[in-house]
Amino acid sequence: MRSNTTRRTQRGEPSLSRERIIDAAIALLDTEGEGGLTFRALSERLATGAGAIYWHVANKDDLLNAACDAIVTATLAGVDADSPSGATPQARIRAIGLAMFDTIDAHPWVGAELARASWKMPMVRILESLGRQVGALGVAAPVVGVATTTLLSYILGVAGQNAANAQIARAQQLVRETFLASVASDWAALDADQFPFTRSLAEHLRDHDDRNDFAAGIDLILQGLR
Amino acid sequence: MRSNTTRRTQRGEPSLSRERIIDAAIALLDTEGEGGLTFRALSERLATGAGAIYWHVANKDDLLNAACDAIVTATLAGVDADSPSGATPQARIRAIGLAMFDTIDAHPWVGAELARASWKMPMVRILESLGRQVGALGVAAPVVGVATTTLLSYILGVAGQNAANAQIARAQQLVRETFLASVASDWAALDADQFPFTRSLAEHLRDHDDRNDFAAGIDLILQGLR
DNA sequence: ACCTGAACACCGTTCAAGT
DNA sequence: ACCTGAACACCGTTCAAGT
Repeated sequence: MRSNTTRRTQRGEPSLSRERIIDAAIALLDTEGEGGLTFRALSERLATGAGAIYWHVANKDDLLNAACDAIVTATLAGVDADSPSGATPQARIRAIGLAMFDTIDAHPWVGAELARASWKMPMVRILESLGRQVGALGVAAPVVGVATTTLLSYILGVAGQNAANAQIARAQQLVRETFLASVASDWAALDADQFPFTRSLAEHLRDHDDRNDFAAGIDLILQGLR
Repeated sequence: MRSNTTRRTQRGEPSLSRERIIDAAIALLDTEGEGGLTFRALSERLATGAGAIYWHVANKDDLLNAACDAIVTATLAGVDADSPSGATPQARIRAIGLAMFDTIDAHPWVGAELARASWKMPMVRILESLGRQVGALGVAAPVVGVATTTLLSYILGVAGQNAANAQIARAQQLVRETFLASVASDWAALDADQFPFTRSLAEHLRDHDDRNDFAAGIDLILQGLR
């Protein structure tokens, strides 16, 4: 790592920088999936040596975290920009959740990274955005914390699952629909005595809408606040 | 992999078997953490060659999944055994959640694996247990599915976070309390204009009880069903 | 200050060869 | 049928040496 004053060869092409590395990492993760991010692949893409990257980035964790944070920051900024100024806190919370859902749909590795990340930056941003809106809900003060962390954990749980599903679908070269169909048939084949509930869910799995279900979960949690 | 008819050298010590491998894997994961499970470490512990393991286990994913499933199965069996027969569905749901919480506290790698696993066996067991109780709640049929998956996602979200925290604490050789204190001071140092909510949470972080907060989240979701 | 690239210490997985 | 262990194709990370 180094100080933040990036220098460039004067008038030349931008030299290697933390930002360029993060951008390249994001491109790699988006096109190749979680397994595609490698210091070797990255250094090839950046036309540099593998070790050079370590001047700008502490290690792979740092890089993954920074890439994740760049995406999350952009997502949350988009929510603020898109929300009508008269929107209720409920509507804003829903919007934050759905924006994260869509982001993880577009970048599954973000979901995996968030699920694995602890209370560091990208997650703190989501916590802060949610917390403010929950605070504006007008519920009793001690409830605000619980409600916010519950929403956050729920979002992270869905994020992790969607990331895992996308990973499997990629490995098997399946589109989402085919993947869901295969899960549904696995579930339908379960023992009828041991897994009656799961079997009953299997029927609804094929034609369900993840995004709607996700939103319904948020609404359910918000409902509990009244 | 091989058929299920495990043979042993007659009257001799039990030879290598899927079960012995899984037990050794669990022991390794518990003592060394997520990074401790290696085919080399495993084969040393089992006094065999690295390749021998592949006769009983498809690959590392399969092994991790099986280890996770063994723990989850035992946990859920314990819940059933411990629940008084007159317990309400709410109490049972709470008990399932708390049992999972305690299990992940004892075996953080289970949390990580669940967060990363898709709709395969260990998760299906949890889904089934929850779904039955939610069904017994007497809510409208279409709500049962949403409520169950919401509870499941919430539990998985918390599981992933706790696993991540445990991982970091292990890497830094910190006990949980010291770790929480360091997060709290990180949060307190955040920009006051940008992160007012997170800063306000920091104060409560030191003396809060994860397990209680977790249970409060479950109650909140259940509350939404009325 | 920043970059190079070989080297180190690992991985998971395979497979010819044994019994 | 089951096990051995060397070999393969990777990893992340370090570091002397360059500019």
